[in-house]
Amino acid sequence: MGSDFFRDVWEVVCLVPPGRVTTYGAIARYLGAARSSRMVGWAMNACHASSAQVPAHRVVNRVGMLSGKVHFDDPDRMRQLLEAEGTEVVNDRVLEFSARFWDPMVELGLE
DNA sequence: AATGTGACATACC
DNA sequence: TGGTATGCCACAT
Repeated sequence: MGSDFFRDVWEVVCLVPPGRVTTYGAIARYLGAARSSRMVGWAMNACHASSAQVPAHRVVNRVGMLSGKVHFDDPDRMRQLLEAEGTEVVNDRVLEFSARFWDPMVELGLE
């Protein structure tokens, strides 16, 4: 663990503001690894073992579905965390996802 | 070094 | 965003 790639992923995820969500693909592109979106998900899986607090619940797939909820301690945890931030979730999907989408490429400035 | 893996993305039906 | 199939690539073993 402790790979730069994973750390970069966690760093970006930590920058996602409450009430907003981003996608695996967006993070991957931001890190210059557009085709490594799966690794972003894997980094989330690894964040459990990490000492860093990563708001993995703000990371969803491209349609706004909470595809990774089952990897939380409690499957319902992800939805609860999102709703606590004002992100409405119905049927494991973020409402008005496109409006809540937080693109690091845009928000952090293209790099 | 080779193989298996996966919390995705895309193309297609 | 219904379902299936394929590509993708960093990481663990």
